[in-house]
Amino acid sequence: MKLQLQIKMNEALYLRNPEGSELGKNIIKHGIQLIYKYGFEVFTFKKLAEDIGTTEAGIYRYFENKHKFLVYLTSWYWGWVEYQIGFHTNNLKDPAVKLKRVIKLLASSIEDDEQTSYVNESLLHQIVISEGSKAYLTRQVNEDNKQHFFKPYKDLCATIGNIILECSPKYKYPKSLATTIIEMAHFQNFFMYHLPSLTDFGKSKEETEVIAFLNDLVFSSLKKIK
Amino acid sequence: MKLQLQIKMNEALYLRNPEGSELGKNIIKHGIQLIYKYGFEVFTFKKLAEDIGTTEAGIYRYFENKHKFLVYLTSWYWGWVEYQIGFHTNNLKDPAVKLKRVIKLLASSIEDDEQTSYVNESLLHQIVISEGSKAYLTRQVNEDNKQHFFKPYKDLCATIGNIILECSPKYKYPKSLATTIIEMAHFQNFFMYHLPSLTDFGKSKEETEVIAFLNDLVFSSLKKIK
DNA sequence: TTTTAAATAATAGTAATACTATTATAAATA
DNA sequence: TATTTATAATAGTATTACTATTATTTAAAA
Repeated sequence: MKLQLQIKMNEALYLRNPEGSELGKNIIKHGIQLIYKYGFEVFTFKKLAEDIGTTEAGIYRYFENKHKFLVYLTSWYWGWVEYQIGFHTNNLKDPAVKLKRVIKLLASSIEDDEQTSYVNESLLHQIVISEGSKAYLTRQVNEDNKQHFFKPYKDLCATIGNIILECSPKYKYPKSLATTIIEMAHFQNFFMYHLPSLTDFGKSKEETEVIAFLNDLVFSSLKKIK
Repeated sequence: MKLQLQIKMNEALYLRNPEGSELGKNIIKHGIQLIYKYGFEVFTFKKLAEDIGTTEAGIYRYFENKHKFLVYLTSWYWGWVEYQIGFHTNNLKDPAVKLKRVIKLLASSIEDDEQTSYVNESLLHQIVISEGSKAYLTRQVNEDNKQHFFKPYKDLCATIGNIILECSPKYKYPKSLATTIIEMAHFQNFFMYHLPSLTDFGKSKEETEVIAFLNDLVFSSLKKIK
């Protein structure tokens, strides 16, 4: 029997828990596939309904709108990343080694995780790179934030910030450096593939180079005050 | 008589040059105001037409669609920033002083520039912070890029990358560090105001702190190999 | 000057999107 | 068995993002 990994989700993100029914799981599974295929702007609940073989109203029973669906997916992703970080840094003593591990996890593409049957993490990772910031770059950020929609992202930022402080207790910008790592792991990847002249890895297109850049950036800041 | 500053724009971004008529200038002026007011998603050409006192088709004679209008505005902004950087670093010899000046320019809010009558740079700066990345985080990036829509952003990145190399000729990631500065100057500002716990400046909300963080980040990377 | 053509503007449409409201059907409980 | 309750399907609507057609003005040619 397989172990099922469950990410705890904010209930205000959905009308009906998609993890509680076959249709719900299909919405997530095919939703990820279609956003990956079309991009978030061109993706619609109608296309999703047709893809699954249900009606538009069927989707609306689970998610109030497209935006909340995106926030749901990105939240799930950040929760999953947090879990991965916990798992992969569990036995590590040296905080610098831990931090390097975190950077690698954030900047590497991902194999589909068998523990989560209806979520393709590999596609979701790509979606978060291209669409993730659209979850908060909206006019409703403040209201969404009041409902704690961005808690998983904040938790991750806090976790990474704490590892940074373990490395250099006197460093003054742990949280800002954490968001810099998170966002740049994704942006440099996006630029590398789509606007290569904005990076120094346009030729090789190697994730390892993004990782090297981030390591250099982060440990230059931390080493001098260690 | 006033000097008029003109930013050279990619002609593929518009159907008819908006700088060449009163209606065109009004589209830019009121477009900036309305995107600032509503956010890009809620902003429509119909609202813009009503605001100006023309018809929807009137706008479509100038811009093919909303997306190209956003790309136009962000291009204009990056061109203007490039001009500002040239202007403010003109007489500076020391590249480190130059780079500090650039960081300050990117991370500071802006006063409206009198040289450009129909563009409110202060509002446009806020728009680029919240909406700027939506110009390239789309499914059409590759085609848009082929038409050189992102040249002003790339030019700016190259300019900053060169200043970085002046500081430290052996630094390996000048372009990636440049995009990190540009993006983080904006993201840290957005987070500071909307998701403050993602930064270390949530309490004070001081732009000077963002600047200090970026200076620390950049010069830590550069100093050690100077 | 008159005619003609080219450019510009206004009007009226349309397909698609993002929903909502209503009605129908099935399952669970009294 | 009757009756809530939950779920699903159908049909609708306002708005969006455009396009096509017609009208008007301006400019150039005859």
